[in-house]
Amino acid sequence: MVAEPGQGDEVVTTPAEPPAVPHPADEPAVRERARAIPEAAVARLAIYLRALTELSEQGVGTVSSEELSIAAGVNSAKLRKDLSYIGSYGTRGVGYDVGVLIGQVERILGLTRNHSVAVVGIGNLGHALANYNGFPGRGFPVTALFDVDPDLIGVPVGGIPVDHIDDIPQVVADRDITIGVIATPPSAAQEVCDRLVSAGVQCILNFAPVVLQVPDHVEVRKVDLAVEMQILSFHVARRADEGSTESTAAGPDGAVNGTGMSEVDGMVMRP
Amino acid sequence: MVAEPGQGDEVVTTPAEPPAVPHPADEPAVRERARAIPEAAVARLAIYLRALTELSEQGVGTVSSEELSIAAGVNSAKLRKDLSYIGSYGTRGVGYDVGVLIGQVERILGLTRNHSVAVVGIGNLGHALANYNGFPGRGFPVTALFDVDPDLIGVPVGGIPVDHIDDIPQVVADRDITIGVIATPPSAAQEVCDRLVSAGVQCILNFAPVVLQVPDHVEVRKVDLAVEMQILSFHVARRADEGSTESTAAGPDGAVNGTGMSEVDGMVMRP
DNA sequence: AGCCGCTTGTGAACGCAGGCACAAAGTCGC
DNA sequence: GCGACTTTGTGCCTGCGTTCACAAGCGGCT
Repeated sequence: MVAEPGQGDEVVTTPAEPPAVPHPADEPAVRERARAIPEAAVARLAIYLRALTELSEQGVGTVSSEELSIAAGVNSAKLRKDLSYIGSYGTRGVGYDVGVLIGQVERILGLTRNHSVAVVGIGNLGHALANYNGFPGRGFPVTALFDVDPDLIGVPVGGIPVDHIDDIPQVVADRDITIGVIATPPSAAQEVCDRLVSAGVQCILNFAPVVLQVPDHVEVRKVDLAVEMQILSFHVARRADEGSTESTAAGPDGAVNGTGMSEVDGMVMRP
Repeated sequence: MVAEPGQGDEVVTTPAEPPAVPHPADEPAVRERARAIPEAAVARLAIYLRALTELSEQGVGTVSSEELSIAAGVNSAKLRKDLSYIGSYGTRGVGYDVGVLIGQVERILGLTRNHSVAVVGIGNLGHALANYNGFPGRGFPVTALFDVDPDLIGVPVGGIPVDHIDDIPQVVADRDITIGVIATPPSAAQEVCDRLVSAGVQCILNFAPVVLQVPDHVEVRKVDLAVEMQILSFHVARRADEGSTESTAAGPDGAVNGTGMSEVDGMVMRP
């Protein structure tokens, strides 16, 4: 994260990071607690949640930090620390109750309510996104699609009719859209972004390879395939340089690679 | 960075398992320089490259760190430091020559050669990816598609015929695939990953929401739409808490028990 | 030529995140 | 009921990445 970064943020989030209050206002639990969760930890909480859901479906009722950390591919100490950010829901000597933990993580991640999603730009990607009717992890129903192409307007994609981007303000308000996904060509991205923001959308997932300019109160996350590919390319090149010592010996060592290496902008990577 | 007096290869402090390089290797400045580039900086280099390319197309010949940093949405000091990792190609008092810098960044990112890409899983996302014939930023031609569905085998998508995943070893070797993209349902991801790795692919871009287990020499980057959405959701929730103290309280729509884990997530750009 | 202003490159401080190790806290067995 | 064992929660240290601030270097102007 995208890593990140993740990270690094990410590589991308809001440019200006409000450095929070120098003096912790006493202990207003609710707000401070939520604010205190590091971005990287939030990303991992989502991973834990997936692992927990899987365990739950398998009928597992209790899980230790060690087990869960393996499933999530992280260090167990890190996992415990991450969980401690949201409270103390474990039982020493036993572990965590899967059901309880799922509930708490969902609460923190704001998954107790649905977040309607609008996808702008119904090209290849937009099409693919619209067809994820279930959308990953449920709780994020796509309820609106936008484009500028007259041929697309009115045509339903994945069961949802495409509206013209001029209708963004009204549709966003009507359907209570909280998340906007930009899947347009780069040239249109900023324009679309501005329209979404004007319509009241405060969270944007941007697939276009542009750095969006947004007000401070808007949260942007960026997914950039070109960057991902180039990072991989970098590692290929780096590897090629190392050709001298210890060549391609390394057989399929399926063993546990205990190295918890790098991590970027929210996107985990395992060398 | 480390002005190591003696080449102390020995473990210095913690007796645990140092994730350091197994073999001390030498310290050839040239190679070490590449290795010394922080992961986060690599991600940004890709962003800079895009901004530089844009400038170049506009006929701009020289750019200052200040200008470029604005275009890339980062701090100018950070940009200069990032660029310093790859060498000193700027001219004090003037700035950077756009053409030269593009060349150097491309060199570091290994973009002087083409990287053939294979996409596994021709569902919604795989389809979208395959149709990016140009693929983002070019230099990453998709030359192979794989799936298990007999109805898809042989059918060309985006000009490339789909092969059965049993053919991975041969096709990967024949077409010199260096990057594998996993766009399968989560249940198949690890299996596909193993096959790619066995076939010699060392870089994988994973769109499936699973933590892949791979040998140390394989580089994996993960793009997880569900995680991205949940992070955004978190920020919505945090924001809501800041205004009014609203506790859990079920949302308006109870949303029937969602379907089980949905599919993969997808993403790209330039639809 | 010499000065001046601009921009790079980087040393150093700072802050945050990661990992270790241990005390606290609970369970299980006897 | 008590001790031994298990596992959580966290203080502390370490290392990385970001930011600041400034000296060094280069071009242009006089």
